[in-house]
Formats: sequence, C-alpha cells, structure tokens
Amino acid sequence: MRQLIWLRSDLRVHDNRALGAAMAAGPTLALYLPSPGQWRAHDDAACKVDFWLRNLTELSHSLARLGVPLLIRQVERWDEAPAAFARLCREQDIVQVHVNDEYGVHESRRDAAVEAELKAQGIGLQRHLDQLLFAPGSLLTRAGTCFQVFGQFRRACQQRLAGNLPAVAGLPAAQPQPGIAGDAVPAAVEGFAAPPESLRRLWPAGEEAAQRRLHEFAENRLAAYAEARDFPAEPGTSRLSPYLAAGVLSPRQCLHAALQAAGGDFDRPGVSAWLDELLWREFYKHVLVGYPRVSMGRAFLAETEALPWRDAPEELAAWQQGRTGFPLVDAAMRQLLASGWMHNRLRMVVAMFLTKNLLIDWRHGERWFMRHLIDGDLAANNGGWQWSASTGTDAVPYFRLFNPLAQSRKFDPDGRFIRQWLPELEGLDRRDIHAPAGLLRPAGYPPPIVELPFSRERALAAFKALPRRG
DNA sequence: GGCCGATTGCA
DNA sequence: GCAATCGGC
Repeated sequence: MRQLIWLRSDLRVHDNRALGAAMAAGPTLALYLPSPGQWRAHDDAACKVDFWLRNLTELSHSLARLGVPLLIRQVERWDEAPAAFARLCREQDIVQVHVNDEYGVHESRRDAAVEAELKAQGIGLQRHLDQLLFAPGSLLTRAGTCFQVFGQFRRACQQRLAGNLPAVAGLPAAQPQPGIAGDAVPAAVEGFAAPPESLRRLWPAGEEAAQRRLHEFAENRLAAYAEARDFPAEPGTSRLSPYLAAGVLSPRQCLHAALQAAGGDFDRPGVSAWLDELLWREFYKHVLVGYPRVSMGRAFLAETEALPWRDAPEELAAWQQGRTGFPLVDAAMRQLLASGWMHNRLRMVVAMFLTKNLLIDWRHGERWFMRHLIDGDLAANNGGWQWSASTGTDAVPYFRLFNPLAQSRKFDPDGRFIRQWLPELEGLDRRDIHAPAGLLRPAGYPPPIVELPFSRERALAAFKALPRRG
C-alpha cells in the first residue's frame, strides 16, 4: 500500500507539492522515467539533459535522507509510460500516484494515458499545481477567454496575489526506510553528449546551489535589477532560468525570496521588474494551454503563416555559428553554444535579426535555441520567438524592429560583452567594435552578411503585404 | 521592449 | 541650430 511520486520537471524536495502530498498520504517511492527518444523529438539540448541528470543525482541523495528511494525506469518514448507504470505499480504495491502538472500537448496526452492505465487497475492519479502560481484556465478575461495581452494578464495576476501569496511548503518529514534500494542515476543517456566541464561549472546542480543563487540574487542584485538587466556584460540578471525550468526551484520560492529581500514591498526598485519576468513565464504557459497550436509549429497569428520566409541555409548557418559579421549577434550566439544560455536582451536581438533582417522562419530559430539552451522551455521559448517574429500573442509590432548596431551601442557601450566572446575583436576600442569595417576588421572576422537598411525595408514590406487580419 | 522624420521649444 | 518630444509605420 504505497504512494508513488512521479518526478518530471520538479527536481526538488522542498516546496514540492506532489512529494508533500504523497508523503502525507503514506509510505512513498519516487520514480523518474528517462525517455531519450521523446527528448530527441522535443529537441531537448544535451546540456539540459546532463543538467537534469546531475540534479537527479543530488535529488536522489535528498530523497534518501527522507527515506524515499528513487527508482529509475527508462522508456524510449512516453507512449511506453503506461505499460511501465502497470508493471511498476504491480511490483511495488502502489495505490496512488502523484504528479505535478506539466502543460505541453504531449505531456497532457501522456498523463491522460497513464491515468487511464492506472484507473483500469484501481489506482488513482493525483495531479498538483506546482510549477505555476495560477492554474491555466483559472485566469481569464472578462469574456472568458485566455489572455492574449501580457499587461492585462499581469494585472489579473497582481490582483490575485495581493494579500494572498501562495505559501512555500517546507521539507516533508522523513519516513521510515521502506527497505527498497533506489536505483543509481545514470551519468549520461545515450545520444546526449556530455557538455564540457566549463559549462557544467556555470550551472551547479542541486537545490542547495539553486537556493544559494536565488538568495545571492535577491539580496545583492535585485535592487539594481531594473537597470542592470539590460547590460549583458553585467551580472544583472538572476540566471535562475535553468533551475526554474527543471523545477529545482519553484516560482513560490522565487516570489518569497524576492519579497523577503524587499521587506515585503512589491514596489521596491527591481522587485516588480523581476516579478514581471516570473509572470511572463506564467503567461506563456497559460498561452500554450489556451492556444495549443502555438506549440504545434503554428503561428499564433494565422495571417503571418503567409510570410515569404527565405530559404537561406548559409545565412542560417552563419547565424547559428556566430559568423554574421554583427559583433553583438555573433557574441550572443557564441555565448549560447559555449554556456547553454543567452542573456535575455540578446535573445531578442538575435531573434529579431534572424526573423526580420534575414527574414528566416522563426521556427528555425526556435529549434536551434531548444537544441542548445540549458533552460529550454517550450512555452517560454516559443512565446519569445513568436514575440520577436511578430507572429504571436502580444507580439512586438512588426515595424518595431531592433537595429542590431543601435542595440550594441546602447547595451554593450564599451564592447565588454563582445570582447568576452569574440577574442578576434579584442584589439578594437569602444567606437569601432560594434561594426568593424575596412582595415579595422580582423582577417578572421566576416563582413556583415546583410545590409541593415535594405533588410529592414525588406522585412517591413513583407509584413505590409500580408492580408489584414480578420 | 523602436525607429525615423517632422515638429516644437528654446537659445 | 540643436535637443527633446511626438506620431505614424
């Protein structure tokens, strides 16, 4: 008569609602299902899979201290999950399974299939709201539809949160050892190459490391966040996204840490700007549930499907590898390859460059990001790309396209970020580094692959030619 | 969450 | 003549 917690993107023991509920209900086992075929189909990055496994190793120790053995059962794809559950639940005398909800189309289908299989055996599946502050569908416009504009969504969230913050749950009390040995967490999964140690060191695994980072940020950087976050050479952002995406941190922990550091004052400088970012994360997951077509390769704005995206494999490759001849774009793309992460402003800059200046389909960029980001999250990544491409909910108006040189001069004025990632430009001063031309351009650095005024007009014309929505 | 060109206000 | 501001795209 045991409980089972099925761990997915909730790799922590603190403030884990499904774990807490399972352990409150009775003796508990934990399960993780590596599913490499599914991960490949989702373009999950090798560094992200490695991050999951490293966190899972830490988690298995924390679970062991709670008396909870972690079982590992590999399946190739999620359609094998129901059968794996049927076997395991028989073997281990499971009466109830607990999960924290996940929101993709495949995830929902998987959970429904597992639920049906369990039900046939008389076993319940308990779902918990955990990775979001608000359940999708619980925040709607007056018309009863999912929000399509962030500002309105944010207002609704803030009204709900005022004086009614979701609580952070502590650590569940340890249970007696059930006398079952946990499985060893694999060090790697076939098909996902181990990232270099230099990348791993940037993203230490485990709840302790995540909590240290959260509190260091909340106490030392949050106050300056609103100003510092736009400058990629500064340590201005929290760099917590990989931990949130893997569920090593909960949004409730983030919310409380920020408010605690601000003495409970939502209006303290930096606090509301950072909480907005938590709400963007929330917004795009709600959009994914409300408009599932966005996760199925479709633009949110149907009329933008008619855009004449260019088939330009060499320009796409230059963008991917950081060889566009635009230093800020190239530095950002190399940061992604080397560290599995990119500063948020630069995600907008490179996305706008690909979709507008090169007029290459946002889906190519979305896929490249997923294949390389350690924080890759379907909802946030898709939302960000469709925002940049002006095809999405609350997307940037198409005529508001960034000028990569202006962005470079504004947000990396001294060229420090560029120099960090493009050593070939080390010798250039702050005037010349943003657009090295003529004799100033080192032999190893490419000339710009596209002309800005021309490509800007080309993009504007393509959008103007679209039939009006309606 | 831009950009650009026109206009305005001030010297 | 210049910088700040504004409105259309």
